[in-house]
Amino acid sequence: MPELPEVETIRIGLAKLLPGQVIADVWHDWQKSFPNAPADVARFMLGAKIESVRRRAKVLIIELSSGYSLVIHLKMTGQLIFVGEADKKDRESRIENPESEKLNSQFPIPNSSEAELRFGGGHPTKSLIGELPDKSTRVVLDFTDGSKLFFNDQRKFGWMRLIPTLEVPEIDFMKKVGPEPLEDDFTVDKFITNILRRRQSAIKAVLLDQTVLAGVGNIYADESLWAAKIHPSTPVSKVSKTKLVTLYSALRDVLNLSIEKGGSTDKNYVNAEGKKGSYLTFAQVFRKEGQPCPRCGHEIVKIRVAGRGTHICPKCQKVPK
DNA sequence: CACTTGACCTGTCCGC
DNA sequence: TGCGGACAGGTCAAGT
Repeated sequence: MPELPEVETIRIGLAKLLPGQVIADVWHDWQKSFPNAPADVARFMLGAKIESVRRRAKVLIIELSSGYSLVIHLKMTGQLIFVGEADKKDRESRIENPESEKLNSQFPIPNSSEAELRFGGGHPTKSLIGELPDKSTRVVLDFTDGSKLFFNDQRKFGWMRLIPTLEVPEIDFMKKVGPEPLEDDFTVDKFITNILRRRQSAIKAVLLDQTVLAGVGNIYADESLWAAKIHPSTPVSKVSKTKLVTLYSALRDVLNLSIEKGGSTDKNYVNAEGKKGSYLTFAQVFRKEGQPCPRCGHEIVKIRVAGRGTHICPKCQKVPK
């Protein structure tokens, strides 16, 4: 369930690793990837150099020197994992050294770049180490220096497409998606104007609408609504201006905090919680049902809003009358 | 047009 | 122990 902060964390990791890499081979076994263009894969990917890694909303854009870009949506369970030459040697030496392998099996510690790239990706309940490719691997890019980029996606909701770079802004998703909530020009006035386009909807449904603003998913909708003390079912028209201003700040704070954590706690995450997932360690309400509200101590409950599992403190977030 | 619900997937967890 | 079914959630298509 990568949302904006997770995708941004992955982008930061990939932006350090990929530019300059030259694609030597491409493997994929999944018709949703490159659905119409096996010939284009060869023509516009093989030998192409990676120029940059960008993000728009929850979409990653890997720009190639061929004039094409790989456009990737991880949806819920997608992962992008870079394995460099150094990583492979490190693993080989571990296998040759029984003592270190024993250590490894008790407490798997991937190298930091891999851990960072895993952050926010799917498989939140699984161990984060394993041989690649595995059965969820959909695409593998081989680079000329021997390193590889794996695109894994357990549930096949995600996609990776090869699109001419100049046409990327023209695809349906890019044309419809709303403003980036962390951009400087995303003012509180713009936020409120966009939100009010859907007066009758539940406020949570509006936050999740990618055409209203980009990048917010279930986790950060719940977290920001809790922070602003707004019940997620409240129709937009019944949320006061004051609360909307608070929500604007809360949303940006929560997104920024999460990006900050994503960039700094990756090793800790894998060490301590390889089987739990990290982006929840600093959540206040998301998946905390049954636990006390960090603000008032009342029990957090899980309800259903806009067809989504929704976590609230019923004392802090009153049902609208 | 505004808004809600279901489909796409597969792995996991819960109850019987 | 196995089995069925509910559930997880981002986005789009189809529904009301």
